[in-house]
Amino acid sequence: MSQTVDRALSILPLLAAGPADLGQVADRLGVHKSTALRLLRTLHEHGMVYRQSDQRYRLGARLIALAQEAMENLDIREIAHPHLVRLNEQCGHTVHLAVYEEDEVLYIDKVESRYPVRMYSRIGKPVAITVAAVAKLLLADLPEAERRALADTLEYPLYTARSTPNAPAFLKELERVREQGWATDLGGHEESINCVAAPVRGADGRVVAAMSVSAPNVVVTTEELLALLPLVRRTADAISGEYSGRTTAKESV
Amino acid sequence: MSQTVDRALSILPLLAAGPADLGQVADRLGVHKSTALRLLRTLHEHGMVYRQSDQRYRLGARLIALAQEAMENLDIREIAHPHLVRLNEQCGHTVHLAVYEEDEVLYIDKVESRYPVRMYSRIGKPVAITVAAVAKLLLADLPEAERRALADTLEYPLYTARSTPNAPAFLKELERVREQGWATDLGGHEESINCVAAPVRGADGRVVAAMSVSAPNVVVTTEELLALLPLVRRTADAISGEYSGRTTAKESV
DNA sequence: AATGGACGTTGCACGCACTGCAACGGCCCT
DNA sequence: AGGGCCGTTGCAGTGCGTGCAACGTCCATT
Repeated sequence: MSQTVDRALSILPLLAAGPADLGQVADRLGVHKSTALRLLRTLHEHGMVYRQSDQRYRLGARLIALAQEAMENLDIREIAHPHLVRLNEQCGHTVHLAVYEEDEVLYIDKVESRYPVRMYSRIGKPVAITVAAVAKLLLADLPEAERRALADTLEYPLYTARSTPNAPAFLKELERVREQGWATDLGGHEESINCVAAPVRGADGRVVAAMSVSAPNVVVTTEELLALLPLVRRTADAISGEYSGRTTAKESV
Repeated sequence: MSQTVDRALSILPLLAAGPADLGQVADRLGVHKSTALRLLRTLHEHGMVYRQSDQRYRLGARLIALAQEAMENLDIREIAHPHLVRLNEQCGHTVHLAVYEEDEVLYIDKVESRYPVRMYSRIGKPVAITVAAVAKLLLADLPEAERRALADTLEYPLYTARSTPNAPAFLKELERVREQGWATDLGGHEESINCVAAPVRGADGRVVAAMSVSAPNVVVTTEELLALLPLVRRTADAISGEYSGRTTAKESV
């Protein structure tokens, strides 16, 4: 809508890939160098980009700090965190919390496994939306039209032989997840990693977040992991209750 | 420099404090509602802000993802991480890595303590610049003029009785840190928490990052923590060597 | 030492894109 | 049914962003 702002913001993902100099930025934006310079200067004043010693630009500290603040202000995160920790203490595995936002699902909290073998993930990272158990729960709750539209725009990378292959299979899986109220990812992202997940619901019943327990199958078998499902669901329900104001932290202990 | 972009970027810290509706944003910016709307729309298109169900705006997922990517691309972080992990394995305490950027010092990596008692900190969070051991190291290396100018602009909150009280005391402390080549924070931020820190230097000898070990004094005494100093310095030197290309990862093991 | 090229920076005139205004429409509350 | 609040849209004026060209600096080349 606003050309200037649009151009300025387009610089950010461009720099996220790695540092770039003025000429490169101008070229990629398709504008004159002087224009790019002014945009970069404005971004710089706000700390969004940083000019390193070789004069090239990269993303700045304020951006990181802002993202930090944004995450801390997600109240669902604050409420859920102690529950995630407790679940981790009970089962020992990696626990994730994720939300859906504008065609993406991203992790907003994580408690690391107590076992030496850990899975790679990072808070803020968009998840593999077509296979992750938490993604299935979040997408399954979208209005049908939106769900179908989204499924069509997605790509379906075959991380493993068990990855969701295409849109119809995905929609079918979402339907199943929607009915049973929980989801799994059995080696769909990484061959050796299994997850079980349950939804966190707001006062109106809509799914506002999803949490999962993940473990490599060298540590626990699929059956053992599935046996944790009741515990995972109880935890998710406890978070739901607290989030929607039905219960307090003390009650749900 | 660019009015439009300047206004748009000013919206972000405003939303970081918490969700706001169109009218609030327009007021805070001092512009007409329609102007604010267009700026917000542009930010929205880029995923920088998100419109929640009550129509209020808050910071968006792309911002978090960008910050994420920015951090992963900091090469110092990548190089240092295994060293931080190893140091944590050796001493068991919380290990931090921090960099200086534009009047701020922020944590860019962290390995959690193995002890149950942990300190509160978070990657991406700006540190208490006037008391943190890592901040002292990073600021002590600035050119004198810049250092003095910065010291004057800072505020000196008295977190505890041992916090740095004012600019002269801070500059004196920085001078000391600069000469001895390491730094401490003994209860200056939180009464019960002590830290020792050492600098990571680039090929030209300038300090590019700083790392610290933190522990509550209920776990280890100040003396015991200070006894870790040689280990911390060795680790920092190993990172320096690898970062400046003098050694490789294998050599420094 | 001189020359050329690449890159960042600046001042300026043009004209487009951003701005503020006013009017509309939906929603909630009285 | 009416009034107030808030988000949204179309429009006209002009402030502001744009591209151009020229300059300065640094580095590599001869």
